[in-house]
Amino acid sequence: MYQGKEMAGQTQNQGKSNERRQRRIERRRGEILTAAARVFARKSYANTTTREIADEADIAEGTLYNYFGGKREILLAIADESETLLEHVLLKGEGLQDREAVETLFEEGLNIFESRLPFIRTMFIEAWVDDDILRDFAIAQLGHFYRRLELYIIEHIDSGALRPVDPALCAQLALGMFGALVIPVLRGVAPLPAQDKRRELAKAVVDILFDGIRAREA
Amino acid sequence: MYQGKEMAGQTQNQGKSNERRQRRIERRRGEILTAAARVFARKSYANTTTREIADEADIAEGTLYNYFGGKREILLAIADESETLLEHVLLKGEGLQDREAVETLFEEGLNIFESRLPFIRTMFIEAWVDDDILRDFAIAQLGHFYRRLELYIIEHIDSGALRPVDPALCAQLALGMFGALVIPVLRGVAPLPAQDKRRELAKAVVDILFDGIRAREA
Amino acid sequence: MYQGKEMAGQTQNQGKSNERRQRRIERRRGEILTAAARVFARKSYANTTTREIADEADIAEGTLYNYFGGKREILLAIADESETLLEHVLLKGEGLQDREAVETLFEEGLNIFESRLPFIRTMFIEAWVDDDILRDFAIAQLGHFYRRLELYIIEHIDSGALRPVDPALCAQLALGMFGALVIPVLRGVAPLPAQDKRRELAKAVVDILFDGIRAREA
Amino acid sequence: MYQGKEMAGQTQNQGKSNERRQRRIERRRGEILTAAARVFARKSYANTTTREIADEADIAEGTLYNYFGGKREILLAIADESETLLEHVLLKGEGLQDREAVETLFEEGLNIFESRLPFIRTMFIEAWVDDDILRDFAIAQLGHFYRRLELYIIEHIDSGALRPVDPALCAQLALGMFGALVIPVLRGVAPLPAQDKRRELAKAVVDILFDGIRAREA
DNA sequence: AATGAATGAGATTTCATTCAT
DNA sequence: CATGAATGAAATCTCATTCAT
Repeated sequence: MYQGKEMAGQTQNQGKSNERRQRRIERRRGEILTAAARVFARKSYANTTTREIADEADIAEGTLYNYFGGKREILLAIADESETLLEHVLLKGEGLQDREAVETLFEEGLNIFESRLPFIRTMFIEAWVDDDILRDFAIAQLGHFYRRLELYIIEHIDSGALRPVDPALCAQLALGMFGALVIPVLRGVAPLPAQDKRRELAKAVVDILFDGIRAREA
Repeated sequence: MYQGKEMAGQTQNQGKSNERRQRRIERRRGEILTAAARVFARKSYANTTTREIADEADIAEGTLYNYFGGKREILLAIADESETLLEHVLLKGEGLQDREAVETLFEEGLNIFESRLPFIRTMFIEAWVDDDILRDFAIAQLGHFYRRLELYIIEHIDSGALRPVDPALCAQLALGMFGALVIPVLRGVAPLPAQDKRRELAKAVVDILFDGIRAREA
Repeated sequence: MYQGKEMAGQTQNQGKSNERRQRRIERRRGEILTAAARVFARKSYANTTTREIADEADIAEGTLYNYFGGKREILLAIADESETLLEHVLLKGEGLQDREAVETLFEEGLNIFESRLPFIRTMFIEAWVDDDILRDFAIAQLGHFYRRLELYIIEHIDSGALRPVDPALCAQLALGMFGALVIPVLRGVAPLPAQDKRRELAKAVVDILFDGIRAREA
Repeated sequence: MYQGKEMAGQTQNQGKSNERRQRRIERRRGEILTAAARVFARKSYANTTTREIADEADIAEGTLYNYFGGKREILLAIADESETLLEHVLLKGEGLQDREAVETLFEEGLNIFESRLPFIRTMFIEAWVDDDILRDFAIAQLGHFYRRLELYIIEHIDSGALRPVDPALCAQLALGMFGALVIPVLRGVAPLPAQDKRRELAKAVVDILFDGIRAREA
């Protein structure tokens, strides 16, 4: 990651102001990243000019280069930022003991998704084209999530709560179900379900995932 | 759509050679589109130069403009080409009478997907960024498919074969399941299941969709 | 001037058919020049494509190159064509004996101008930019005319019919008067005076030229 | 018209430096326009490349686009520049009371013409081909001049100083006389009369205009 | 640090000319 | 000869990056 030009010819005797300086730099970097993610989300990385990023961040174009090595590095920094994205989700569903935990996972997934929509949209679009982003975002994030799901399934098959389905396939399909909900939102062709409808939606999804759609004989 | 060079001021006495000319033009247009789709699939529309398209099609850059009005028109022509894409799938599953038909649908979906991978990948990537492509491809193609699924579900709920789930949600989730299988392939991070494994895979997916993953009490 | 590819490997024993061939070639050259002059007049040489010339002449682009060495040569050929343009005018006013002859000159100038408007417009536009055209057209044509006018003035000053004005200046001004009438027409911002108004107009102009605009004391 | 980079998000506390910046931008725009007019005057708009303009202005090609939206906009800006061209001439002849005023008009016309030759030549050439330029330049400028002349003639016919000639025709012819003097200069085939010969020339022209060329009986 | 004008490499597009049919 | 598809040089324009202020 680009470190700015810090420490260039500075005596180290000013810890205080130096800290403040560091904070200011970090703050500014964050502002730029947020601005960039907004623009990238609207127009995609390739269709965004550094000019537009600078305008959105309300700074001069040249200033970008004091904080980042170039346009691409801004993108990569965004990818880094989102690295801890799903930690929250996983924490909320910690334990994943039962059906309710899976519902919570879905619901929290929607919540976190909403709060970071521009970031996620940017990553999602670029991951199709950019191998670094694919690695940093899709594999790191989704892969983590996927492995957790798989683990959960294996455990509950062992415990007899779930049928002996293929855990890998099953985790993949469950992710696909979540994707079916959020991809239209990412693309802007569907609104995110309202906050108070999310639990209900999560229940309906988990219901289908757990019990299937076939009618049972009485 | 670009119509090629219009046939202005032609005596009509050469139907034959004129036909042949038309065929030659169509063939060449097709070659360019195939080449372009390959490159777009690799690098996305925005990251592809007309130079690269021309190289891939093994023609001079200028020649592109004898067949298409510009780079964007090539993209739109690809979108048009893929318009009848899913017709085949739907035909194969015609009737969709029972569980087996849904398996066939999944399987055929994978087959058609394989045969048109560069086209589909191109469309999929661009639909994120380009509203025309979104309309022409995603909504036209997936929407069609989606409505068919929904209809099928409604019918079978009525007939008592399926539980009274929300048909719209259910169709969406089923699409998501299919997406979970093909999206990694589209992105190139997973291989397409071998031809002779596809039926098996389709069965497993449909099994989960129909019967869920929960273990039943004896 | 470009001579085509004639006489290439031909025995000379077919005078007849050879003559016919020559006539056909000349005819076709003329058609192309007329067509080209029309397009040049509309869009100027630089803004006209060989495609447009070919379309206007209703032949293929490549065919142009059987008759002319290139685009520029077509322009030069047009310039040549118009070489004999003003001969007619001068003949009509032959002698230029008196005031009436000058009127005839003006009137005939308008007539010839009308009949060759695309040629003249083309030449006029290009002469501003192209030194060859300037030489072939403006200097050859206008210069000729100018010298005749000057000669006439000198003669009539000698004979006492005209005041002892500067003949060169006077010829130049008379040309300017004619220009004032036709330049707006050339540019398409004024219509050419109707045929039956031209004599009248010529009289009015010559009246001012000869008698000035100052009122005379009684 | 292109406004340069808009001043977005600027704290207003730097009126000074902002003004200086504005002036620098204006100066640079002017330099580019002058350079462009020189090249256009030599080669015409259509035959001039942005490369040549940049070279003449001694800047990089890309820099042009920091000041103008494109090549055409440079042309239009030149047209705007020359908008107030003839105001000066008209002011000098203000009143136009008598024959001497008309001489002044001619003389001043030559002076202003000399000082803005590249601009005028550019406009004159393009007006033949470009309707916007025709409107902005020829009609706005010459039209203005023409109407003033006409008015003058009408007034003096009323006052009895001039014969009852057709004022419109007469104004047109007078313009043509001026054109006869300057068009060869515009084209570069004749030098502009030396400063100290201009009054004399103007007198000679006005003499012919007012008194005609016919000898009077004693 | 912040600025934003300057840069130039590279992208898209046009079009006169060639040449195989 | 006629054709018109192919060509590629050259034109216009964009934009990430640099650097003097």
